[in-house]
Amino acid sequence: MARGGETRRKILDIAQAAVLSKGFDATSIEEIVTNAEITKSGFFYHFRDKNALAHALIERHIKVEDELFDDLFDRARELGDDPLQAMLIGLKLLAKLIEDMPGGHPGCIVASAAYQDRLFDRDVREANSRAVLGWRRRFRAMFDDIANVYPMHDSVDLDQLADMVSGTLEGGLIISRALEEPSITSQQVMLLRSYVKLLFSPKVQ
Amino acid sequence: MARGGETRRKILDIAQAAVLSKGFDATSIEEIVTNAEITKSGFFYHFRDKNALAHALIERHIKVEDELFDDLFDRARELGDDPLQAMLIGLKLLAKLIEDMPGGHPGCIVASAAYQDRLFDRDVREANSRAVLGWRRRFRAMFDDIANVYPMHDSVDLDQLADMVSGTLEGGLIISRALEEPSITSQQVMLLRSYVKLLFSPKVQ
DNA sequence: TGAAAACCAAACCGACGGTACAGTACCGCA
DNA sequence: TGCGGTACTGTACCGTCGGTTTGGTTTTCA
Repeated sequence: MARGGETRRKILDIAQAAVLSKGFDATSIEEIVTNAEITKSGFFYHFRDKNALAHALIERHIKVEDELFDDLFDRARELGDDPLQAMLIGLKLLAKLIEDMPGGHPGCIVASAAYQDRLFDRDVREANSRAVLGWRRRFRAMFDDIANVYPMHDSVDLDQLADMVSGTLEGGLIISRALEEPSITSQQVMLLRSYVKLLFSPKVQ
Repeated sequence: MARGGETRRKILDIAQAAVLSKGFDATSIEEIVTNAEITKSGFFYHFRDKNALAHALIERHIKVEDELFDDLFDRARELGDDPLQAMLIGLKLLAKLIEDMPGGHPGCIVASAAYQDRLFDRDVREANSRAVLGWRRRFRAMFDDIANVYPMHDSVDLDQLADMVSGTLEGGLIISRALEEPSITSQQVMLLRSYVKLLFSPKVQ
């Protein structure tokens, strides 16, 4: 029928939306196949079992988000000719991106998995962990560049600071979901930006 | 048999631990009653259905955490004779408290619910929202006191700043769970403390 | 044309939430 | 002393649903 993993992608799209709104366990295969207009057998042709789906979901999420961050901070680096400016512009772009999402940011699969991880096998948890470490490496490198140019006004560990970017996003998403106020996540990103500014900016204004 | 809601508390204790480690949906009633050494009938005597359990879980979580925060920031206010000092001390005490928890902080039911909320009825979601708003009010009041004494070095909304406290906690817990590194949450709280310091402190050191 | 890829149909089975109901042990109170 | 409410136990049962399997069918492409 369909060529080139088209059905597979459809399954992942539908599954992702469902998982983010209800949790992994509450998302049934039956529901996914109905929405994808295939049969249960079709699903199990593409995924060995439900764990394989979770794995694919996280793996794809990492890839998409990585590309998004690549693009976003590349643009930021072009706009600002200085590592600190680039970071500040990048965070602003990120906040704007989140803010402009219709219906708010859909949420993060990694967070979703973090609170349901006993459901998953080691592969899935390991993929989840890899995602977070990837973000740490990314932002750590950027903060290293900044710290090479600007002295810090408070002595903080740069790995921890890098984790704060992911943490602020994840935390913002939770508060945002709990209150059903989509704008909160981007506001929190802007607060993080304010911290980075105060931490590295040479002159306090 | 047991008087004074002893069994009820036992059910809640066991359910809480299970929900935090596996998610609500993956926690079966059968499992709870086995660990609590009661029968299924006993469970349904105390809770109309599983949703009632979720509700009670969140309600209790709010109460316990509120008392904990009350105690912690009361102590902080005694130790520092200034709203800013009190906040900084309070955050340090909080970080220490989290750090000293054996096996790391167990996690937050509110976050757990946030990513599985379609499972729950309106009551549960409303209780969850109330919890987050309660935290906002609490920290907002503290930041108001600070801002009345010290000018801010960056103009930020105090409600958003208050949300950042909860957000940093929740985000830290997620990163911490994903990486299985219990120390991360308290580190993130200390970073938030650093931000508060830079934001309000009269002299940058 | 034939094999591999992509999918359909149907059935299985165990788990889980929830119900119903009869019975029991304890406790305070009148 | 006994009455009634509280706090359960025990058992039996039901409907649903979800993951998984087996076996067969169509489609695609080399």
